[in-house]
Amino acid sequence: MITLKEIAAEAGVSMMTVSNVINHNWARVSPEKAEQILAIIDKYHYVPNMAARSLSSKASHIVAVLLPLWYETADSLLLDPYAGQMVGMIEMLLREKNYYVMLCSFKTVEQVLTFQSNWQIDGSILILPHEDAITHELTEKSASPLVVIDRRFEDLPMLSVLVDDEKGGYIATKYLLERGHRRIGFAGPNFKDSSVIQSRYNGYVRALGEYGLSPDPELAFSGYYHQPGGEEVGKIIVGMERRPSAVIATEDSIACGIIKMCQKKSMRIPEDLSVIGFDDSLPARLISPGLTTVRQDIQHKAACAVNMLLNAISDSEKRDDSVTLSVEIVERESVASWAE
Amino acid sequence: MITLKEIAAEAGVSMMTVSNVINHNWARVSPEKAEQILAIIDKYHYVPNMAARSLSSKASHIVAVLLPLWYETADSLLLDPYAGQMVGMIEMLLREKNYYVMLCSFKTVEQVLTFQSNWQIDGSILILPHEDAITHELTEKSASPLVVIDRRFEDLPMLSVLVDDEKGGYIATKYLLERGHRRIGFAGPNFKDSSVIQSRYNGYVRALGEYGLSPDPELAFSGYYHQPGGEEVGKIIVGMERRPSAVIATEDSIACGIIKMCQKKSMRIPEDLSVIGFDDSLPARLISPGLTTVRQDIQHKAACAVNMLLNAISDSEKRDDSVTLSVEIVERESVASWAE
DNA sequence: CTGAAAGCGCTTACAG
DNA sequence: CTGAAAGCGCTTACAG
Repeated sequence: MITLKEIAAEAGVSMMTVSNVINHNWARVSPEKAEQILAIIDKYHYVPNMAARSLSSKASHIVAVLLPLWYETADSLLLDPYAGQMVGMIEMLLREKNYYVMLCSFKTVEQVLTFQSNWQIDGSILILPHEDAITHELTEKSASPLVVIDRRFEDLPMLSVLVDDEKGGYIATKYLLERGHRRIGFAGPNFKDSSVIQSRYNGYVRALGEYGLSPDPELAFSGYYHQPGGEEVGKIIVGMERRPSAVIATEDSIACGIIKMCQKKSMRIPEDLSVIGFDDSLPARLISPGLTTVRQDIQHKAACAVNMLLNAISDSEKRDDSVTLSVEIVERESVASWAE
Repeated sequence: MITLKEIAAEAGVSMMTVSNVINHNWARVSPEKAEQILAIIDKYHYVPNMAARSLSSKASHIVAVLLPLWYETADSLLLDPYAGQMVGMIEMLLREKNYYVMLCSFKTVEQVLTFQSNWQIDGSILILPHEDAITHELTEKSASPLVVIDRRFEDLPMLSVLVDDEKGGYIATKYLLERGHRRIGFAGPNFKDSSVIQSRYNGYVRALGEYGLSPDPELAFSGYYHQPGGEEVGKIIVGMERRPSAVIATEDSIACGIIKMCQKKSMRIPEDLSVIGFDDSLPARLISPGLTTVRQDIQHKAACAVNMLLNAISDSEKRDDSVTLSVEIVERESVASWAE
């Protein structure tokens, strides 16, 4: 482990000069010395000590990826493939910019703040924010810039990257309407709990409205989670007198549950029931028929979050910004045309 | 940001005494002073600066999770849900032990070594090692302890956590044999490329042997990857004169591809073809019929890796150790009994 | 049990 | 363009 000091000694210059070379302050070093010092650095494979740099400068070059623990199970949310993808992309993008990423799973705001000051974190990205109260408090108290994914509060300045959920609900519904469907179900977690779900539902209502339809309460399946929830919805649909000809599920796993249960009860997908999901997760292409679903561009999302954070780190003016990304339909085989 | 020095001043003691309190060296502090100092720490919400600690002690308390980038795409391997789960579990376990985790995706050994010395990493865990040459070089050159998951070389000391793949292949095959199957296919990536696949195949051969059967080359589908590969295998099976009555796939996604294609070609699963996968990944339960598969306990695996690493960090004697975890069959609906 | 000194490896701020 | 000084916030090693 050779140090900057030793390099300075070997080159016969001051530590400052070596430091300037390492930090590419070429204006402060003569080309000859720079070259000579570079050679020595190369020769000994010198690698700067980030802890020392962090201590003396005020920048740690560490970004925290904040991972709320799941309520009940306290499992890591990296169990969710979406989160894994986001973290993976974020790490790669940050690495290109010479930032390092630390993971920080947490239950309380306190834990995050402690973590942040432990390492003098330069900035944080919060993924899959679950509880609004915590997210709110975090954006208020975070010492360094914080980018929140998928959540925004209008009552305080914050950095956020959003997805156009209303549009997602709208285009999914429109897609079905254009194919002749008129009785369209909408299944998801409790609408009131989540603004994401609420927005998607609003898009659904808007599309129906354009066709002179109003939402049928019987077709709003609220309060169903993941695959088991989807299976329950499937059971209900199978048992209905006037079945919907199509359902939109706010999650691929819910859609998968619906499909699985309906197939079990001998309904044909998509002939008897068309299904659209959300997210284009891995299972969407693995099940048969392949699931038609509303996709968000996760890579783009990660890039936006990283850019926004980096801007905020270098320019403290930028503490209130928001980007909303679009969504698109991925067509596979789970939707058929419907002629009443 | 209050510092240790300021706390010492306020308490009227030396920095050393405060340091001893913070580090729980109770033997070196009188109870009264300790209590008083604790109160001050609490009052100001003092949080130690890890960079400073890392610099002066030799321990950074940082563990690196090493993520090889995928060959072709250079995508983050966190796209793989398995990797996400591992990383999530590792982070939680390490956090309990007061370690911090940094992510480090890489293509070259050089990148990892630089990263390690940048932060004076205490130890590393390598997930999903792809290229043997890189893994080998890494275990040789890593400055601090390195735990390798799913790989072991007999020619050098190393820390590794393995899964009993031979047993996995064996029990899957046995499971089918016991249900009357005699023509059993085996589908996976190129057997020669990966010792994991080779071991599973060996288990398959051993189980067949116990029933007086020898492997039929026509039923060894080697060189197929992920879902598209599975679909190809499905196509082949559908077109065969003497179809197998069951197939074992070395990955759930391959199994899903086989099922999807066979269903498309009007074969019934499991009546016409039984399928067993490996991994018990999310899709296994989302498809219909639910996929019977060989599961490894990822939580346990992560815990073993973390324990092994922590032991090696605190005791430099422990630089050669290996644990092999067992596997089990998760029964769902993709296997039927077979009567020739 | 307690403390004064020195140092970890770097950068900032200031002089020249 | 170059450098000497001071300091970032902690711990180690040594004395008492």
